[in-house]
Formats: sequence, structure tokens, C-alpha cells
Amino acid sequence: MNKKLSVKSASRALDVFEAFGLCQRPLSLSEIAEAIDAPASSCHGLIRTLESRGYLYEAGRRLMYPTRRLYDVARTILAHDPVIERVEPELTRLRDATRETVILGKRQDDGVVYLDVLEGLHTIRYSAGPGEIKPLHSSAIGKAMLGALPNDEMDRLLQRLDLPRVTEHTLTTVSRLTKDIAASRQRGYFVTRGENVSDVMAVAASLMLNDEPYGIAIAGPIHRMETMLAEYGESLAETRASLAEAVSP
Amino acid sequence: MNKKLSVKSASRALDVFEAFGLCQRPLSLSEIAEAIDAPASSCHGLIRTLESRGYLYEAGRRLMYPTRRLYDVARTILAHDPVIERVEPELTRLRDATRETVILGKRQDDGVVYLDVLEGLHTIRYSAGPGEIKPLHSSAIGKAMLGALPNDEMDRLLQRLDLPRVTEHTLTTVSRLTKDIAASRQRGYFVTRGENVSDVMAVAASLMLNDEPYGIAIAGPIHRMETMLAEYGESLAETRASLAEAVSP
DNA sequence: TCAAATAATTCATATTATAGAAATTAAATT
DNA sequence: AATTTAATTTCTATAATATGAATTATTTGA
Repeated sequence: MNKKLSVKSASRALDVFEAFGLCQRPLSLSEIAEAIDAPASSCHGLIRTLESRGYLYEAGRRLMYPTRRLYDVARTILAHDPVIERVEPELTRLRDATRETVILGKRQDDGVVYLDVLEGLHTIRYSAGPGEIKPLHSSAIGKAMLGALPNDEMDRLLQRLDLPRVTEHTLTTVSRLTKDIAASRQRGYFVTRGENVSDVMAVAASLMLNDEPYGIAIAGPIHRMETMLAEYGESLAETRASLAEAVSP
Repeated sequence: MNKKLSVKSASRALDVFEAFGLCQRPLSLSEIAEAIDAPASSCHGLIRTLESRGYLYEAGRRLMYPTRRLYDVARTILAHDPVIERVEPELTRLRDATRETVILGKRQDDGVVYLDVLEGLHTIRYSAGPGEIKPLHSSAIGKAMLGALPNDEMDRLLQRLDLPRVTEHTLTTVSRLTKDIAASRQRGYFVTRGENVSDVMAVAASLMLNDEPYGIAIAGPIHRMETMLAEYGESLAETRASLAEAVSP
């Protein structure tokens, strides 16, 4: 499916940690093998590797669990993120003001990767995690990233893209998408209305950080979002403005 | 060196994150390749894999950095650690009382793996990270783990072990080690005095958590530690006692 | 602007790891 | 002690990967 860019064992190592994140308890070898969908014999070597590197320990009879090591590495990394550190305070402000989920994202190949997600304060809210990858054509940040491109580049990209239908509201033709983006550029913010997830509406805008294009979005259930569209568009513009000022010296 | 238990790509994926933890800034492909000591071409596939999984993003022109995803996974894992959660409050108390570094460890094959490290409050202090692996014969927790074994099992293990000299004070014979452990069992705590790291003294004791043997240690520079030995031994006993009570119902 | 230098990417293929079955060992339960 | 369950090892054809070399892209410097 993926071209051929996947180093299987590396990917599986991540699968192992994700499995613990999901299961949230010590797991036996066979449980891990099942969780990552690998043969027990293959899983065995992988687990022993992670154990010998100090990333897993035996937390009970034949039950493995990750040590704090991964956390410590990840925390150090997070503390030095060149982008997050700077924008998170502004995004938090935006989240608190709107009470909806606020997302920082960036184009990655033919998709958008979420870099930071500040979940909304309602019980019913748009929920996602950093690292999740969304389609370019049916996510609000994706559209913002498209809209931030020069016209010729955007056109070329759109020709090449698949524009698969994700929900019944997904825009699946180049012409409709182009029109939507043109209108969005006009008003200064990009919108999806149930195009990627039914019931979810999102508003997004692009901004430059360290000379790179990023997107910020506010997302929530349609019924709460639609009356606030224009106001949230304005909020995004304000956030963008204060972040632009904060660019490194 | 290691028998054959190393899934190279899995290990390298960890190397990549550790490299970011050390460098603490976005890195180019070639910088990563150098940091993890892999050919650029091999590194390329690995990086693309991590990127497509949402664990890395392009944080600048040709500069990669990890997303928050690893952190989120690791945090969830940490929050559900069956051991850390329970013992950390007690260990923190111990650390604050002694102002020295306090460690939770566990035997792992022929070594000890640090599961949690609460660093001391002095500027000069014993410093280490979770996941680090220490020798059984020349670390305080290692000795405590040996001392927690039934005699026959300990003897068999000692016969098999290498007891390599780590510093000039390392005990490198079975007989000296056996005597040391016997004396330690007597007094209730195990000690290393510059046997693993020059100038470092550590006091350790074993305890059972979920029916598994663990070790806790207090470590610091010899000059501060040696006058406090007996007192710290006592502190360890108290900590052990309160943790034993706290065993799950 | 062009050339040189540097970095990223692709490619072919030798090397290495993996999957899967079966056998063995170890532990848990009865 | 017998039974069950799980973990580990072994073996080997197959599949995946690592790598140096070649190519392409980008940046730097003149």
C-alpha cells in the first residue's frame, strides 16, 4: 500500500509502545504479538531488543511494561520543540476563548500532520492526537495549506491528488475544491463542514513560522460551530497576528 | 557482543529519538545518520517511516524534529505504570529527606535496570536516567538483588557471572562478593563504595512489589554519603515498610 | 548566473531478518 | 503428578533490509 517506505521493524517498535498506550497495563509476549499483529516468534526478538535497551521491563511474571525511559526521552524532546513551545500559549488562549478543540498542523506530503492538539472543554468535542495524519482536501488545515500555495503549485498538486470521498460532504472534484479555496482566501479562513468526519465542522487559517507554512484550526460539532464561524475566523486572524509578531529575532 | 538479540531497525528507531533528546534541536537527515551511526541511505528509509507514522515532522527546510506524538504515547504509558505510580510518592519523600538521588531498580537478566530515578537536590549529585542498565555485582541495587535470592540460586548465578572490574574498588571475586552480601543481609542494607563509579557511594535494599523483587537505592558522592550510611540504611527500611503495606489488595 | 559543493534520494543486490511450523522448556493450574 | 498454557528455541525458505554507488536536488560561493 505505502510505496515502499516502511522499515517494518522500526514501525513495529512504535506499534509496541502504542499498544501499551492503548491497553494501559502490562502485557504478555503473546498479548503484545496479537496487539501488533506479528507472529510470536518475531515479536519475541523485538521485545528482547526493547528490553535490552532499557525500554521495557518485566513488571510481573511474564508481563512486560515500558520503563520511564521513553517518557524521559520524549519529555526532553518536547521541551525543545522549536515550534510548539512558542505557539502553545497562544493556542491555549484560543482554546480557552472558544472552548473548542484547537489544532496546529502542517502539510506532510499529500496530507496534514497534527503537531499539537488542545482539546476543547466541552464533553462533546473534537478529539484527536498529535501525529495523526489527515487528508489535504477534506480537512480544514489541509485546505488552508492548499490555499497558502501559489496558484500554479496548488493546481499542479490538485491534479495529482486523489480527492477520495471520506463522507457524503467531501468535495471530490478539483473544480469544487478550487472554488471553495478561492472563496476561503477571500474571507481569510477555510472551513470544512462534515467533509472529513460527519458532524464535525472546522475553521482554519495558515500562518508562517520560521519561514514554513503551518495551519491552525478550531474544530467542534457542527451545531455549536456554525453560528460562530465568522467570529472564530476573526479569532484565528488575531492568533495568527500575534504569532507572526513572535517570530524569532 | 549481544548474542543475537537485536532487531537492528527497532533499535535504530530508538536511537533516532535518543539523538533528538541529546541534540535538542531539529536535525537534517545526514546529521541524524551520523548521530545514530548509520549510512545516510539506511537512515533515509527509517526517517521516512517515522515521518509517515506521524512521529517526525519537517521543522524547517530539511530539518526534522519529533512531533508530540511520542510524548503523548509515553505519557499515557507512564500514567498507567503499575509500579511507578505506587512507589514514586514514597521515593520522593526519601529523596527530599536525604537530598540525595533515589533510585528504583529491578534485576534484568545479568544486570539491573533503573525504573525510576529521582535526582538529588545538591548541585553535585548522582545522576542517571530510567532505562539505564548497571552490573549486578558492582551496583548497590544489584547486590541487593543478589542478596534477595535464595543462597543456592545466588551461588549458581555468581558462578556464571563475569564480575568484570569496573573501578579499582570493584569486588571481582565470588568469595569477596559473597562475604559482602552476607554482611549486608545482616545489617539490612547493601553498599557500594566507588565500585561502579569512582566517588559514588550507594546504599540499597530490596523489597517485594506485586510478588516481584525490586531494589531501592540512595546514591551520592562518597564524602557526603559515608557519614550517613547507617541513617540511610534505616531510611530505606522505613520506606520499604511503608511500601510493603501499600501492596495491592 | 553558473559552477562547485553539499545534501537528499534512488537503485541494485548481497546480506540479514523474519515467519512459520514444530519441538522444547518453563510455569501455572488442577 | 498430570494437564494446560505460555514462552522460547530451532530450522530454513522467503522476504525485507542495509548498503555503496549512482543520481538528483539544493545550497553556496564566485
